Amino acid sequence: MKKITIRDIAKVAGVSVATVSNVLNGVDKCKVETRDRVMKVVDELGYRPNISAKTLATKRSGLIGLVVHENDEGHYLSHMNILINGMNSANRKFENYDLIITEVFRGGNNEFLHDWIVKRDLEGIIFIGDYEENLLKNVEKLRIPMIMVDNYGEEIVNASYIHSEDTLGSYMAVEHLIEKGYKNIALVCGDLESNEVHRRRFYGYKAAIEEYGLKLAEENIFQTRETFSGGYEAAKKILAHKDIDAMFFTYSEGAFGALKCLNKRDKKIPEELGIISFGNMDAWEYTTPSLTSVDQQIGYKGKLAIEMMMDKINKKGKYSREASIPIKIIERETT
Amino acid sequence: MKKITIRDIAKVAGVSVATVSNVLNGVDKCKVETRDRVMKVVDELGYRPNISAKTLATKRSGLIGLVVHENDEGHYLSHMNILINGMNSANRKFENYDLIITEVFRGGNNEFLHDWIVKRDLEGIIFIGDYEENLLKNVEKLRIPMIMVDNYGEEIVNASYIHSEDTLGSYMAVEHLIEKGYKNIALVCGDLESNEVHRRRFYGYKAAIEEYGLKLAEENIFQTRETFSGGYEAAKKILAHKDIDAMFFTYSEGAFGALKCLNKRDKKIPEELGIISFGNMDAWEYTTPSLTSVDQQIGYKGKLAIEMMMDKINKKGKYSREASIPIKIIERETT
DNA sequence: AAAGATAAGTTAAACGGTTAACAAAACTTT
DNA sequence: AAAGTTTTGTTAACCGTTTAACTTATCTTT
Repeated sequence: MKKITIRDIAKVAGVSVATVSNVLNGVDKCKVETRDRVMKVVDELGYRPNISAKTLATKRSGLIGLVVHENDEGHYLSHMNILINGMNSANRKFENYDLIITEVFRGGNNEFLHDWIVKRDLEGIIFIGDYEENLLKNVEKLRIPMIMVDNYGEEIVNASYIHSEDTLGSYMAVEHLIEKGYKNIALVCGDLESNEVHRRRFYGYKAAIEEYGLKLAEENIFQTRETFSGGYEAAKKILAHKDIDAMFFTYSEGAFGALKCLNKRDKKIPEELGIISFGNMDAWEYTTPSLTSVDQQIGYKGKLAIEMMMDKINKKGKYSREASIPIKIIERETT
Repeated sequence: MKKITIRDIAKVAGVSVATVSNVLNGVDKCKVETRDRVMKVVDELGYRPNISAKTLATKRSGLIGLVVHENDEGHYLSHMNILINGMNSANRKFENYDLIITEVFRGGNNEFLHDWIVKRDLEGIIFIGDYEENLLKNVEKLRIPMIMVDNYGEEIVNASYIHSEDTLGSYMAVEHLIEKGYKNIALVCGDLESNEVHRRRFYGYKAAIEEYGLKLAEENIFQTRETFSGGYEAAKKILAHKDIDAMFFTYSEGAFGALKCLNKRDKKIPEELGIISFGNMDAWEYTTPSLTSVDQQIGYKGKLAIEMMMDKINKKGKYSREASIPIKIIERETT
């Protein structure tokens, strides 16, 4: 079962390898007649081009790198998955490209990423989340298209940025709670120091609270790990604040965890306590009670990332450097 | 910023490219002195080998293919993710390998998979779930290591198989319900016709029911789509059967959906109805009430898949053709 | 000290494509 | 009909590595 190469095709079709290559790549340099003859042989012999050889000759690997954080405790998993799913679905249009994933450890060695890109000749790279500055700078040197998803900070590195309308989304979420009549709204969020996404969601919260003349209190803000248990623990603390009547979670796993805590203590939702979370998922339709949330169209985000990448790789310049994905409120039973 | 090649190293170190190659690959054919000199130059110039060239010369791409089903409606997503996560974590040990994923459409064209493997020179391929026979046969022709995860059917194709102890796990799940005093247990499962995994789980259910002298009734078996709503709808039907007092789900999304239905109707769980599901997840700790389930160690399954693959690629023969991953019951509030 | 064996390299052809530079044939133009 | 263009190819070098076959130097053995 020897492999069919371009040379075999050339021989059988009675042309040079250059001509076969041209035909295969749609370079219009021969008559239809010759082209058809070559294509016929290609079909008959079942020729499949070898990507390594192609990559070696052209530096185009047909590979796009996807960088994600090492997954700590399963958090973020489903979000990521949908994102990747969206990418895959967009990617189907670009038949010759494949996605290849690597994980980066917070605070770990960041040299390997640079090497990975070089050794695999990656044509572009997509980062999900936030990464250390020198890691990004290191990658930037390679001058391949970079796309940052769920990340801000265009000053640092020359890349395209995709994110949700985080500030507006949060504003709307809190506004939604206010419209429902809640007066004293807690914020449960990830680490504000290190994470711009959560910070923006905090800004949205703050803006709405102030705009509607409610009380913005330090003790109403709960920074937690972004896990189910983070939300659970936050809810426990919040129940101690007798005057809080609603919670806004900047990450939806937290809301899920909190629900458990509140159900356990037989709190009436949404009567005694309202809940809304940033980040919608199919599953939130089936919680008890079902969870009102801010839908950020994750799948679309993934699709867009791939489309922007292809745009950059093919130097079309159709997309701008930044995209904010609009959000919408999905009202369910918790408000 | 020209790329450093093996020739640059050779020139600077004053040896032939063959020697550089030998040193780099640990082929012991020169004295330590020369080796050290070469390695020093490698370090100084920051040489990184080019994988395409290597692959072209050796046919070893350092790429392992992962085949998953096109994701219908988000089902199975988190499961898959954990699996892949397990693979990645195992993969870290094998620094030079990368995972590359493709999706297959049920009933779609299956030629592309064969072509994909050929064009990328994949060294091995892992399938998750069940696939059409001729698709597998088509891949088998390529004579690369194949590993099937969550799949039975060793007659069809020469591969290694990894799965949970599906029959035993189901038996134990139902036994658990029986021990808790439930007498009339419904089975909610995926399509039994097409899916051996669900069939085995059915066998386990059947065996336990018969062994304990309970009633095995056609009308207690509900075949559904494997989605949240599949479970929700099944629960609705089950509530119509006044005499059913427990449900065993062969897929855990269903149990989650069912929970919603039961909570809505204010059924007392576990008093009026017991629930157990095959497939444990972190999230099931936080449902209301929390979900008793059969843990199948998905992450470990993924790790094992990679380890078996490496074993096959390196022809060590350390693993046998089949592995059953033991399960255990995680008892929570629904029973 | 000669012959044989081993160690330490080198040479050059492969792997399977792409592409710049060149050439011949077939048209246009004047 | 000669000169210039365009069309339709071909030749051969190159991409960066591996590796079989060969060579030369060094070490053993007798």
